[in-house]
Amino acid sequence: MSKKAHIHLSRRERQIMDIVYQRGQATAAEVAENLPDPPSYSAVRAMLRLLEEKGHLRHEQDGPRYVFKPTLARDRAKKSALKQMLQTFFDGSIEQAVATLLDVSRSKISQEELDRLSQLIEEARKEGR
Amino acid sequence: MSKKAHIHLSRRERQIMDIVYQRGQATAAEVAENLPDPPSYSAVRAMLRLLEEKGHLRHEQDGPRYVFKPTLARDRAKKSALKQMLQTFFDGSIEQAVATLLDVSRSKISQEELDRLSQLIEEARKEGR
DNA sequence: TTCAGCGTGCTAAAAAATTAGCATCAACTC
DNA sequence: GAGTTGATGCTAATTTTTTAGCACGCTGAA
Repeated sequence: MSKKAHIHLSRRERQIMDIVYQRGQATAAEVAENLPDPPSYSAVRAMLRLLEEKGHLRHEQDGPRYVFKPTLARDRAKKSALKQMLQTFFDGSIEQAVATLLDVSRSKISQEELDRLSQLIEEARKEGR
Repeated sequence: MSKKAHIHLSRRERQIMDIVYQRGQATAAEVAENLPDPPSYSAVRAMLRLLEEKGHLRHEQDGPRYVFKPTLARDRAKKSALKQMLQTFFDGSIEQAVATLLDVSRSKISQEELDRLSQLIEEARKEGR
């Protein structure tokens, strides 16, 4: 039931969730600032309220204002998102995914980072047998 | 301009695009079959027409019926999707992304696949310097 | 030929998302 | 204490999505 919960987001809802996930948490004003093609402030608040109703966000009082956080932990959300993407674009192949990942950020990746990647794979290998 | 084009999809639209991307191409009937909680056949066709109008899909005649294909090549679409995800969930860190990828499919991954992954990284390393 | 099956185009209606616009309240400044 | 600022709650209107329904054309079988 909670499985597909986050799939049914609308355009704006997703944009907002992205922002909240990216920052970990956000106030209405922060969301509004980061929203592409931003609507009115109250529009943003209305959507935050909706997202909360739907169970995607919860809020905490921080002094005068609300701070919104995702209900589903970032960790689980990203796993679920990755799985989805793996199916849609990579035929479930981790290899293809990693290849594209490397390709996309080819220039920005350092030797150290590559080292750590090798290590990750090495660990997976050990676990596997 | 075309950059964010595919971000503005609605729920159903995204579901449909996912199906089309996953299969490479699809007829209205195929889309309908694979759509979760499927609506009427004509609803599906209407949305396909819309997606085409918006420029996300194009169609070719295949005998009596239409076959729909993505406008934006799968390759570019997946890169763009990965980038987006990298930003939202992994703070732009390839390392984190790969770690999660390995985690998600831990059980399903073979030693051979790990070998090929190592190789990919090895190649990136060579290119890098 | 005639009819059923399967595809299309088009249109209209229902439902959901998106937005704007008050009204209100608390805190802070003068 | 009166006015300004920045936050909230609520409601209503607009726009977009999502859906269903009908009419038409082509093809193959009886």
